[in-house]
Amino acid sequence: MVLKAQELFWEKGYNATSLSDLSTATGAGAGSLYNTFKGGKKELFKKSLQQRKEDLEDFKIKLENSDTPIELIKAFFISVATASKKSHLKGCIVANTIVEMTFIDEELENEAIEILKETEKLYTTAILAEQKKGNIKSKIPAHTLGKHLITLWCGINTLRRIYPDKEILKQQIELQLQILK
Amino acid sequence: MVLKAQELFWEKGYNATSLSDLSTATGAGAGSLYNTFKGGKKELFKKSLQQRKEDLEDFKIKLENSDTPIELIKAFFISVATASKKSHLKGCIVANTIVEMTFIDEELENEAIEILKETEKLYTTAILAEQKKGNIKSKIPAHTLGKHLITLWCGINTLRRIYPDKEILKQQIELQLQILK
DNA sequence: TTATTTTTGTAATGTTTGATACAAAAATAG
DNA sequence: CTATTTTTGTATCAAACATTACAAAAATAA
Repeated sequence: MVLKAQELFWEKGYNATSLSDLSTATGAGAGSLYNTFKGGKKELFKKSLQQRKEDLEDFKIKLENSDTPIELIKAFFISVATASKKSHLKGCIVANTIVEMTFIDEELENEAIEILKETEKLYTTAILAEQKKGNIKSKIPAHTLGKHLITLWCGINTLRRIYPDKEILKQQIELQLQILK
Repeated sequence: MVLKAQELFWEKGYNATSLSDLSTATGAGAGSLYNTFKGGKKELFKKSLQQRKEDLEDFKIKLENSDTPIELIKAFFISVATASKKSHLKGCIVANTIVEMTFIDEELENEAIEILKETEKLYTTAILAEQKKGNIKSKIPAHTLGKHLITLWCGINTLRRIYPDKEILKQQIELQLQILK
């Protein structure tokens, strides 16, 4: 149920997704939706965001068990480029939420910001470790490089909609990943 | 009137800005708003976007009359970092619109995309000229560097909300502008 | 089985939405 | 100054909105 809702929220954002949209998409009536998610629409959206948090946890474990975490991160970014056109247009639900919810709903905005900050921490930790091992020669502080990846992520999130094109996106991503060496 | 409306749209986006919000902000009653802007709320939003187009035209002229256009572009990006906190949270109305309007209103989305593509063209033209003059040594194609600046712009647009902090933003922007040399 | 609780779908809640109708007022024209 | 047009604000519209009330149905417990 959350999954179907997430898909809709992801596409259309919070405000433009109506409860009847959600009802149609999930197949559940309004009554069920409100019985299952006590907080209504907002709670359902939170759950949709939360799920991204779980994906992040998975990625964290993969990173920690990898001998080449930087390659993992790079591969992840490049995999974005080769996604479907619809994926490009949907972008990242977390980044989208930050843009939509500023001045609208502080709680949802902060929820989304927190997820990207956790992602940044993941990147920074991995980069710092690889710098110490000498696998990354760059003297740029790990926290700056971590933020750079977040900036790239957010930038690509919008660029994907302007140019939902594998080649263009791949080119831009690779250009910006060169700094990680 | 458009200016006050633009300010609201810029902050809250299209969907979250109601007509009564606009009426209050502009001081004009609903009747006046609909008499002045035949297309209603959507037309008013278009006018708000259009104004960014005019700013772009101004910047184009400045670029064409400058001996150091690249410095102008760099200064523009860095000036973003030192803006007010509210400016950071508002971000760029054009980039915001692209994120909000995908799957919602194709016309408004395309209007916004077109503006960023024109901006890109401006950058690319300036970069190409400076490459020919030898002022930029990089062999990376001008159109790739132009898109890189758009990616940076969109990335910073979201990063500003996560970190509305001059130092952090300046650091990120300068890091990414290094490629223009 | 029967009794009790939980879940479901429908209908209705009151509110807010974008948009209009229209008369008063202001501006313009003659 | 009068006649005509344009602009304004108010009151109102139907539609859409998020939410809830509630009875039927399903699931669970005894």
